[in-house]
Amino acid sequence: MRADARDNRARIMTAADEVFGQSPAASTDDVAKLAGVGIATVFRHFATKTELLEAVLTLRLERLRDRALQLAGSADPGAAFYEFFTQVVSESASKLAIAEALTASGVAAAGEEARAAGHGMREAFDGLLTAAQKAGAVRPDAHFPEVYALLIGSSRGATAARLDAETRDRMLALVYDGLKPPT
Amino acid sequence: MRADARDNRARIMTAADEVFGQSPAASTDDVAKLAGVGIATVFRHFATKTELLEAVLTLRLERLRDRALQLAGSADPGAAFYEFFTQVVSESASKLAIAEALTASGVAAAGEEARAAGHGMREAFDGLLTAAQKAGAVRPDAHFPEVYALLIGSSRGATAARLDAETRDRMLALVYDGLKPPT
Amino acid sequence: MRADARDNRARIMTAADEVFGQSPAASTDDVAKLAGVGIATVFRHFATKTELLEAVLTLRLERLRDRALQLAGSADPGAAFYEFFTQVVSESASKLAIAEALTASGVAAAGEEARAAGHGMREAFDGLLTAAQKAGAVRPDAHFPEVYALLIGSSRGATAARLDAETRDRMLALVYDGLKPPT
Amino acid sequence: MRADARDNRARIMTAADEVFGQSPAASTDDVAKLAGVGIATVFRHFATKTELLEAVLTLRLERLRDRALQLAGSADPGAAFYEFFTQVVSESASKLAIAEALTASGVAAAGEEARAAGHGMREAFDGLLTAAQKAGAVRPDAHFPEVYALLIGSSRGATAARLDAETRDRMLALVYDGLKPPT
DNA sequence: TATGAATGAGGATTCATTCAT
DNA sequence: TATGAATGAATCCTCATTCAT
Repeated sequence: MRADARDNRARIMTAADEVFGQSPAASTDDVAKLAGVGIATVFRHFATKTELLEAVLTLRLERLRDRALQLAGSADPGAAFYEFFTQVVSESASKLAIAEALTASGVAAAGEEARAAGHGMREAFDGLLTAAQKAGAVRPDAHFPEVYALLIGSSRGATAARLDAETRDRMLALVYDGLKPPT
Repeated sequence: MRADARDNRARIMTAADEVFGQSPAASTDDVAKLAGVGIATVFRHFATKTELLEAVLTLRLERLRDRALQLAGSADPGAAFYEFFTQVVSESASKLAIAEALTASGVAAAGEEARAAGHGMREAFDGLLTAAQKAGAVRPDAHFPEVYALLIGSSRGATAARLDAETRDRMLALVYDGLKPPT
Repeated sequence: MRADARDNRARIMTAADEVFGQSPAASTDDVAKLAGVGIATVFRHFATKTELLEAVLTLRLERLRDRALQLAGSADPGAAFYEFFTQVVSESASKLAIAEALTASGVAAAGEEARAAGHGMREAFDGLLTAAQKAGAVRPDAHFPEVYALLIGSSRGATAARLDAETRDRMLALVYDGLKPPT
Repeated sequence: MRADARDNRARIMTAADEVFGQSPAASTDDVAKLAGVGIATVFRHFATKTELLEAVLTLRLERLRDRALQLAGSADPGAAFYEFFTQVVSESASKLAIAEALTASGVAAAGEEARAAGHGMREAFDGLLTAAQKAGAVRPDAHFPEVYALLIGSSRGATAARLDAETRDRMLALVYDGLKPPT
């Protein structure tokens, strides 16, 4: 029974990620249908729709944090930083959810868990940033808040404007030029 | 009655700008209440909610275009470009509506009028960009699409993250560093 | 001024006849538009929508009465009776309003005027019937109520079923066969 | 819950039959109230108001067809035909819905199911007619379309004029005289 | 425990009718 | 007087959430 329940919970979260990622106004019923469970099952696992949304958000943020932590072990901190930045923005362009996750991560709202996940993700990104600065790949006078704002902005911009890959890359080239240390 | 009606229409649009600017999911009734009119009056002026949203959007875009055109006459094209960019981002931070307007302006959706207004606004911004490039204030190899994407991204980022003024300015400083011609 | 008002009143009634004849659920505004007047003008002439509907109904009934009275002077009472019957049914097939008018004419509802008009119309039809019976063209044991019911039924049936002309005529042939005196 | 749901569905249809039978313009809420369920329950069972109306219509038509089929087995085809005709008209006089069902059965509109039900009902009635003609109880030169038109008309007439039983019967006597074979 | 059913509050939209010019 | 604007009540329909099986 435990196994079944855990399975269902996972299926629901996957479905929610998919559904809300495409249209944030989707109904809980859509999630249930995609997950192949009854709607009551969704509400058994997540007491309110908000709770479900937060769970999805938390998952997203944890994945981003994990990726950042992975890259933190890289031999080339500069490359690691820019690769993470690029990956996040690229995926956001097709996955609305990521851009929204980034946004929510810093905002007061969100439940306890999501806030913690956001904190963890930002810390991991901060780690990438600091290492890149130490390695001379990012200007040392850039502070975390504005760099994180730039990450959010680039993601949201790419998402909102449905940029094609080329334009997105050229936009990022401009951003990176602003981030690199002056010669 | 013409006068009254025009008055009401203006009041409704102001209210809609305010209401939808804060929460795009707001109800038409909220708009009516803030405007101090009955809900049917809103629907008399705007046949559907979509039409109302488009009208607000159009107004926003036209205002931005006008500001861009004003600045286009400036003696210092570089200053004009950056001032416009800064103003847009600054206002977006407090007015969700502007960021969304910018987004929609480039997206296929939106009605005829809104699309036209978006086109006009982008053209005016393109004018500022070209002039600034000619004046040597913006690197010549930056094309309009990515610069516009940067404008949208910065706006959305500032809005979404609810940046304080200082952080926002530092973020813009990074962006502008990326835009300036290499020495 | 009187002339203008009378003119408007006539235009409104014509429009209402047309509009409600095609779709009884039509709005007062549709009537105003077709009449080429403002909606307030409609309500100045007819205090409520019901009043307007009754006026249209009354007009219809008066016209039918007039036609019956005209035919009453005919040299061949049998032909007169059947011609009237046929005309009413034929027109009903294309003018929903006539069938409804006939219905309402016998029903308790309707205002004073409409009731009076209905009474007048039924009397005129009764006159045609009696004369036709005296002339031996309609069986003498048929009383007015059932014959009138047959008129209403034929009209409504033709209207409701959107009968083509041929079927309608064959249906009427059956009805007339039932009405004719047994040989 | 299946049992409960089926129960509710039945209650809703009964209520709808009653409510719409008395006033086709009634609101869905009226149906819900009479059925003793919330309005959302009505919409759970019937996605749109139109669907509900069609379901009621279909039920009516199926009942009429069943009655016709029952009578088709009768030993006296003539009596069967006239009994069916009389029953339909009699009930229509008090149940608006039946007359409307008959009407709609032949009209292009209506959904798939209702159309099928209408077809079945007309076929069953056609069977009664043919048998009665073979038995010499109905004139052989009367075709189905006009006889069906007569059925509709008689029903609608009886309904619309709210005929008392006696007048209705005398009206039917006239109709039947037209239908009987000439001696 | 999982399910599908039930529910009421809320949202967009229409319409008869009343006001202000 | 004729007009177009304003209005709130009513209507259809959706959705998050709760119940009963």
